[in-house]
Amino acid sequence: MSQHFAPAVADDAAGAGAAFVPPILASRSGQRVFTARRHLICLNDNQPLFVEGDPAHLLFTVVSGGLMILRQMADGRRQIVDIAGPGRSVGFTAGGRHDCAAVALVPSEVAARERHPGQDDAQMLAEIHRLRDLALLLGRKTAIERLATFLLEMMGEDFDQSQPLDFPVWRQDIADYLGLALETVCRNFVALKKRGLIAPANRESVHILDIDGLRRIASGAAAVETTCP
Amino acid sequence: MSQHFAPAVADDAAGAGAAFVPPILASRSGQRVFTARRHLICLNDNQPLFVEGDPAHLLFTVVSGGLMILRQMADGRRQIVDIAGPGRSVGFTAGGRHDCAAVALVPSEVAARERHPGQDDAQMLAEIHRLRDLALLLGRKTAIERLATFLLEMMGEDFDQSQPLDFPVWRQDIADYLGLALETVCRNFVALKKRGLIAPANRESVHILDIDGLRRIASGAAAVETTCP
DNA sequence: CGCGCAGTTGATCTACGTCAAGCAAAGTGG
DNA sequence: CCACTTTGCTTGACGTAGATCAACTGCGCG
Repeated sequence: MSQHFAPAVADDAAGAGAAFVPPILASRSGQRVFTARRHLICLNDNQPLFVEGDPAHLLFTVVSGGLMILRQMADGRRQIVDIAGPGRSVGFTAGGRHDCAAVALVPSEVAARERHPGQDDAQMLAEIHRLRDLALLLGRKTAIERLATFLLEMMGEDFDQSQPLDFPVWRQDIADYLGLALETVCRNFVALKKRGLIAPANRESVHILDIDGLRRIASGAAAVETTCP
Repeated sequence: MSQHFAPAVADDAAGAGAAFVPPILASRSGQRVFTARRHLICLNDNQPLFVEGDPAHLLFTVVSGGLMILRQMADGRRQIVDIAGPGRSVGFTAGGRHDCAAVALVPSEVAARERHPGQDDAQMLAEIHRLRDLALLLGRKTAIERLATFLLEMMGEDFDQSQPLDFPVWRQDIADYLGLALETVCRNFVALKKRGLIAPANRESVHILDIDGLRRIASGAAAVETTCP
């Protein structure tokens, strides 16, 4: 599944229409949630869809844009546990309350719907699979292996190598996803460039030069030799 | 949910009964799977129930003992993604094949059953919740916070503080669960003892002296002051 | 008894975090 | 249109939590 984070084309007329705001969202103070038509929610950059502790009645499917699902500690340490592009459902949680927050990375549209037992097995199993991958990454991979894994994940299955890969994620968010410091992410972007695996493009995108090389690093097959002085 | 890892009481008569061996298990070469009655599987210490890549048709519920679910890299780095005691179901996987191995920590009994869509929602959601907790632990917690979290997890909800907590997990397995080196686990057991939170008992058990203290450390609320010289 | 295995302890190393400048692009406003 | 700030990114210097390597200690067991 390819991730496609193109910002939602803002439909001016839609924002002014009769707004349907699910109770869960209306209840969150200090937030304006713009809804287009029934059950379609538009989120701004950095706007939360729900936060930890919110009552959880609905599931949400990303229509355009992208969300991050994140867990936080009292002292502010953050771990992003998922980055969801179009087609992905978010909002799975045990018990009646969310154990994570969901925040839009870019202006995004999500569709709300009811949960129906048995209907979302495949999505939940995929989520379990991703989280196990993440656990292996966070527990046992080196910084450069984590970054290579991240890039491959953002590419998805069907990726056209001839065009740049862009991801709607700032350095700090990449760091919080990979369990690293922001500066470590930077340095390892540079390391991948120096090894000729990627080339810089814009701020939020890179050219992928050697997918198999990235795969070798991500899997730990490529031993990382220290640079000679 | 309390974790209860008492070894299965070996029922000699049962082992000799007509064995039902699910195809998935019978197909695994070099392993003897002892089955008592229909669908009940007895595993020895360290014996795999399934390994990564096995076709996945069934779900398993732990009846007694305990299993670890683990993911491995080509070079041998291991990450345990779950430790399942009695009552827990294991075997959830996307696609037709297991993405993890399941190995008995102690002599264990598991019950095999078919998957029925919609029936296991609660278990899957609980699994997602646990994996998110694990991601936060692996990505952002210090060694001593990880160990405190682990001990609290092994206690479960209803734990009798007056009796020792025992867990069927060797130091190396704790290390592979917490994303640490074996020696680091040792040193932090000592650190918790020195701070008076736990007291040594047998090899595989400790007395819990201060649950709230452990909780404070696990949540990151207790700043870990460096020991003065 | 002596072997082997799990755990502990100590000494040292290193990958990554932290702190602190710089830098470039994108506003902002006079 | 050009100073001036803001914001995210990069780079460098340095510190440290935890990994690694290496003894050593019990303890069970043939």
